[in-house]
Amino acid sequence: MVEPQALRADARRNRDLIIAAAKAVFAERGADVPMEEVARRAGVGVGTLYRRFPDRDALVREVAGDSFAVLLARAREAEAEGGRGWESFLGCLKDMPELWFTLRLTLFSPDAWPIVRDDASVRVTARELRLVIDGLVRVAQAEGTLRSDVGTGDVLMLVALVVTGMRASSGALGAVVHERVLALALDALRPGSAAPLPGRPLTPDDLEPRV
Amino acid sequence: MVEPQALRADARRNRDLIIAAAKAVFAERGADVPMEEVARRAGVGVGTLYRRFPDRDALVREVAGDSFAVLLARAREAEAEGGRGWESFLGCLKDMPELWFTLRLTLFSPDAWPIVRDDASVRVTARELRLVIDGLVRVAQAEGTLRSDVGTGDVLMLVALVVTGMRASSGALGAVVHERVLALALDALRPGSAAPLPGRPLTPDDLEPRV
DNA sequence: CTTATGCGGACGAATTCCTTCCGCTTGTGT
DNA sequence: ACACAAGCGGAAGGAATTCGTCCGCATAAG
Repeated sequence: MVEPQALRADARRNRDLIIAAAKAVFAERGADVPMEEVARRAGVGVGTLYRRFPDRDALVREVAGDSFAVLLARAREAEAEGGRGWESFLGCLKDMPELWFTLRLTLFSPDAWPIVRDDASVRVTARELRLVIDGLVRVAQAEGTLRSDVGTGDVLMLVALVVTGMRASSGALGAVVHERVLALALDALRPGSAAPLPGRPLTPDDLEPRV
Repeated sequence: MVEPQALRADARRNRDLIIAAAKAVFAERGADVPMEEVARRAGVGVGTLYRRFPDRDALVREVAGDSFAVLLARAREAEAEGGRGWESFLGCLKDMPELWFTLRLTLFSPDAWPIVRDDASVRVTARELRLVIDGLVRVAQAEGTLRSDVGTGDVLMLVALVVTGMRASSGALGAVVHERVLALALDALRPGSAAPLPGRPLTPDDLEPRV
């Protein structure tokens, strides 16, 4: 648990640059982009990248851990806000799409998931995140903001699909499309459904499988 | 325009097998899967594949053309059904996910689109398809089945995102998730929105860009 | 000023994928 | 049945990518 601050100042800075760059580039092009691409985006050489992270897997784990942690922090903020917390949580999605992109990689990408799965600390954070979001969903349902025939899994899946699918359409009107379609999807979560949904409400654990 | 039926019977059969296999495998793993994978799925050798399609681009074009044509036929059926045509069109989506997967490749995949784009006949079919769907949307809106503040582009984008994003989560409960989330998304298209959507309704052409 | 830590990017190895080629098989017409 | 053309499979050459290391130079720290 010792935090080896033995890192020189510039080394520390570069490390952060690399993680930020990796987040962005993983989001845009998938977790299998060449390491050199990550390095270029971070403005460092490949050597620097490999000295800090032994191999690609280490980098992926680090990025995933960081992303989950940020999301968890956001979710806790929303939780603390009480009643309208759920909507404020959803609202912030617009501000950090790259986080969802990253999540997509770890949730939907067949090659990235096994890597992340083996990291105990990430697994703990992810579980914690699910719990908090689950709480937000229940509160929102209790106050009538969210339709009651859906589970947290349904909500997560719908939002994740919409937000993460946007990756490709980042053209000029990409932002507009993003906003509109997300707004549409969230509209689907209002109470007062016309027809009953098939099947049973999905739990957050339903989303994990990916064995 | 001559249809060279000079193909021997088994050759013809193999050609169809290849296209079907390509559809499936492109859908699952993207348009850049190794040609050998396509061949294996079709139960033929690589040589056979290359004799029928000079290179990958030719295969992609053929698959895209075929898929668009099938979709267009379905849309026209729905159109002919009159009033409830829109819903019957949406209903059939569940039955042919691979078509949407393929569409995803040609609509959202940066590498496949330029290839398809250069094929005049595909372009014509795609445009025709957009027109027919646009008509279905307007009819549905006129009869009050579909909220009136969305454009065809919005509808297509939402549905495409949800359906195509499902690719990864094809686990045991994949089908259930698919059904529920799609049902949710379609619910968002009911009339009677709570809050107005941001921006302007998207036209079908808004989706094409991808310059 | 000294030194250890960090940096960049060229490079050899390994992997993946494309495409061709050729000997064998199988439809097809007589 | 027969002969021939058309088709088939898959091994293999070759090109392109990407990995991860290594070493001479730079620079933060004291």
